[in-house]
Parts: sequence; structure tokens; C-alpha cells
Amino acid sequence: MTQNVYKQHDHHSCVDEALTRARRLCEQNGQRLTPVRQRVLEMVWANHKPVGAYDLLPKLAEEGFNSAPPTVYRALDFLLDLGLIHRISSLNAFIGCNHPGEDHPSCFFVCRECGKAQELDASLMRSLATKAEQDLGLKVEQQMTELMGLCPACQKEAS
Amino acid sequence: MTQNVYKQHDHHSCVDEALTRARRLCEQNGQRLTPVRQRVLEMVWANHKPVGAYDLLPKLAEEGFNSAPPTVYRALDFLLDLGLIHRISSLNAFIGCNHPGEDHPSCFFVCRECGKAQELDASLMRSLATKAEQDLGLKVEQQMTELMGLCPACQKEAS
DNA sequence: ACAATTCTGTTATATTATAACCTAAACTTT
DNA sequence: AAAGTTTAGGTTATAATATAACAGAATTGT
Repeated sequence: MTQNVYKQHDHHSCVDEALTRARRLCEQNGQRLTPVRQRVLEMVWANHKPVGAYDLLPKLAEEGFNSAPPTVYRALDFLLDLGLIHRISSLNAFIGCNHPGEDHPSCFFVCRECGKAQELDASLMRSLATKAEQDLGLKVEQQMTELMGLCPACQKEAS
Repeated sequence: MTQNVYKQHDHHSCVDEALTRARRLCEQNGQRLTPVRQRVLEMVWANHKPVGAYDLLPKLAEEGFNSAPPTVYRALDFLLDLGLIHRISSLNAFIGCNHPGEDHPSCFFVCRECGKAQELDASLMRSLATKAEQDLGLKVEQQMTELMGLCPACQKEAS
């Protein structure tokens, strides 16, 4: 079951599991999880907030990695291709995927206060795609949904 | 009823209606549909393809308008605020809205071949938001969905 | 007519992303 | 292990998208 990022959880194991999944997925696909790629993935998973490409550059630099834009974009593109991360278009930012490997629509809620993003169940998205295909004869290949608003904690603070 | 942009239609009346709705909406809200704003809206409606801000600049220049980025972004922001256009985040582009005034999620299909975008019925989006609010206690304030794929005509050409 | 507000002009710059070309590392075949 | 092939990374430059900040003009309200 997809966890709730707005509740307390063992975040260390969160990241661990993401890395384990990543390693397995790379192996299955004959891809290499190189040091830059792995560190970028870990950084994306640092908290549950979508992270911008240019936020990663200085962090990579600190660790002695090369830090020009192409480095980070290549790593991000690699992770996107494998489905290990999603891109949040409305924020120009990237977030870890909870169930890579399974082909699925990108569907997130982002809290406008704390910035944390929760991946949502995408079954309604699939229905939407099916409906569009049936009603209008479209062929849907990709889809993304982004919701914005307040998470439970930030609603309380606002009141 | 929302029309189907992938079928032949009287596009002139398409634009006309959009302008009429815009004028009415501005009046209702005490806003001014100035020349730049109106031309930008017309240009966004020129065809059913999402248009980038920087595509508009030279067109405005041709017509003697000032053409620096802030000019077009201001007009676009104005139109967005009134709900007369939507932003397609995954394309950094803008498209006319079929039913401005009614507050509704942005929900589009974009054909990757011909580039035309069709606004879709957003009721399933609303269900998704409601579900997220009920299940996770979120407060959804905005939402957008973008589907990509092939429209009926472009599917035929591909075969 | 005056003040207040809204809109536009202008310059500069921030932010996000990619092109192009070259070097290095890793796999592959013998 | 050597040679060839593929894949990944380094580097420089630049493209594409978006906003800040401030001044001046037009419009609105009184």
C-alpha cells in the first residue's frame, strides 16, 4: 500500500526501499545505477518534497561530483526513463516514485504550504483515459495529474 | 456541450464565441479586456494548439504592440486569472478555455503528432479530488490533468 | 481637475533545460 | 588481454521560459 507522507513514518526505510527497488529495476533492465545516478535518486528522496534540478547541483558539488546542469539532467532523465522518479510539471521539479516498474500515470497531491507531495492512487486516471479513448477515439500514451492544496497538518496551522 | 477539436468545425465562430464569453466575463468582474489582452486571447485561440509565450511575442510585434516578455506574460496571467485560458504545464504553453467562469479543473488531451489539444470533461477529476479529501484529509484547491497520445486522425496516418 | 488605481514600457536578470563535442569508463568479442 | 563498441560523464556554450523592478501613461472614481 502506498504510504501517507503527511504522517510520521520511518523515513530511513523509505529511502532504503527506494534504493533497493532502484537496484533491482536497473538489474532487470540491464542499466547501471552509477554513483551520480544513485546520489541523485537519494537526494530526490531526501524528504517528500519535489526537488528542482538546480537545487541538486550544489549538493552534488559538495560531494565532489561534477556539477554542471547536464550532469544532473542526465541523471534525472535516466531515473525518469526507468520510472524511478516523476516530474511535477507545474513545479519544474522531481519526486521519487512509490512503485516504479509498474507502468502508471503520474498522480500527485502537493501541499502548497509544506511542499510535501503525496502520490495518489491512479485508478481514476485510468478511467479517465479509457473514457477519452472510448468517447473520442483518442489513443492515450501518457498522463499526469497534479493536485494542489493543503495537507491535514497545514490546514490546522492555517486555522 | 464541449466540442471536439479533432472534427471539422466552424473555427471562426469558435473564436467569436470565446471573445464574446471573454467580454462578458470581464464586464462581470470589472476587468478590462485591453487591446493587448484581446489580441493575445485571439492568438491563443488561433488554432486548437497550445501556444508558447515566446511564440506570441513576434506576432504582437508585427502588429505594432510592444513585444517584450513582460507584455505577453502579463496578458497571459490576466487571462489565466479570469479562467479564459489554461496553462499546459508539460508544454509550457497556453490554450483557450471552453467554459470560463465555471470554476473547474484543467483537463486536456494533447495529440503528440498534430499538437491539437482537447479539453475533456473534468468530472472524474472532481471525483479524484473528493476521494483524496475523504481518504487523506487533504484540501484540494487546484488541479490539472494532462493526457498525451494520438488523436483519431493521427492514429490513421501512423498506420 | 485631482488623486488613486490600473495598465504598459523598458531594461535587466533569474530560472530551467539542452546542444555539441570530446574524454573516459565499461562491456563484448575474440 | 587487445581491439572494437557502446555507454556514461566532463565541459563549454547557449537556448527557452519566466520574473523583478521601476518609470510613465491611461483610466477610473470623486
